[in-house]
Amino acid sequence: MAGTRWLTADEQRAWRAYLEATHALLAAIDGQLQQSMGVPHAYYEILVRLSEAPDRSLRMSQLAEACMSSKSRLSHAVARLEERGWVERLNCPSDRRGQFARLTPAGFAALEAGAHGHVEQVRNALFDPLSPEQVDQLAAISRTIAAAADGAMGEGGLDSCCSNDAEEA
Amino acid sequence: MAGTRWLTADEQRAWRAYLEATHALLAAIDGQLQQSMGVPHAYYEILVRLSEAPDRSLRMSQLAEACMSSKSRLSHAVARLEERGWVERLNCPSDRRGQFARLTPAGFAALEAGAHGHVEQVRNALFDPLSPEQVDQLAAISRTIAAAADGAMGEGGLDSCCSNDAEEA
DNA sequence: TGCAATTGGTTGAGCGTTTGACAACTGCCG
DNA sequence: CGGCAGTTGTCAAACGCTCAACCAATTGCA
Repeated sequence: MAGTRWLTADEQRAWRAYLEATHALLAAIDGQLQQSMGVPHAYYEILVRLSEAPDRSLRMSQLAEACMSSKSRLSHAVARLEERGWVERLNCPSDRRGQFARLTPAGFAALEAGAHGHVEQVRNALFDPLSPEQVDQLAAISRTIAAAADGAMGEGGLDSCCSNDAEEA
Repeated sequence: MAGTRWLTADEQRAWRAYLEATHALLAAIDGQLQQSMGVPHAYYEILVRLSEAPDRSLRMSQLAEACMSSKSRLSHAVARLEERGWVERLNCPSDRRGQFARLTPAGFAALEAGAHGHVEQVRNALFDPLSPEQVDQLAAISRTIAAAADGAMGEGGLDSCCSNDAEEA
């Protein structure tokens, strides 16, 4: 109890600034995509990942991991995108339980059309305000945070009540 | 539209690293709070803001702004915290349509109990992995992004403050 | 005074996400 | 072959959020 190291005033400010900036940034990104393509950012991510994959298709599990999404969430999202005709599901020939999600030509066209505005928004909200050094710094900081989060999954600090390790694939 | 400046490879990597880090960080924070206090991070924020206010109470509007939340969202959230006995509503004497949200003693106690674990989590996931210089950098970067987002709200639309169209024509 | 416009806040319906349970299938071991 | 475990993906209910209407008090204006 007494061992809790509270945040310094600087850390407090940094943490809140980070929360506020992230909130504003993601809201701006999401709003722009919602308005121009009618989908949230998470859906856009799905299209991007598929567009970069060989044959523009991926197994559902790989896609879920690439999009930092749960399988359930991805399944719903793909269903939505399927309704729009932007994605289609294909059975996996080698493993009959598996499914591929594949970007349709219409989906690729929609992505191409929406990418311009999206990139513009990312520039306006993130890269243009920052100096090149800050971009480098942000990249390094982000990698560090992500690495720490990945590493911290199994180790737990005080009370790791859920001892589910072996999350590696 | 032909003038779209695409992201460089470095910018791509920085953007994706940022998205991944933010996702992991917020998920970790949210999960820890959900498990230890049974509320999402947005609700915790409400308790924190109230705890810092004079008389541990704030007008609903001010609280909404402090929490970067819509009035509707805040109203629902306060209703739930009220059910738990952590927050109570008070009529504003000077303006009879107004309401105060005030942290109850039970709410303050819950916050005190949960804060230790939360701070620990923020340290583990954010501050401990970063160097002091990086913390400063992150703060500066965050302030810049937030300022850019704020500034972008008013420009573009003259009378429409929320329809942020004005993308490539 | 009287009436419209604005502000402060609530409510309810609809939507998306999460969670836990479940079905389908593969692989392994006896 | 038969059963047990692990993997892949779907489904349904619960929860939080957004949107649009709504009520009530206040302000502005004639």
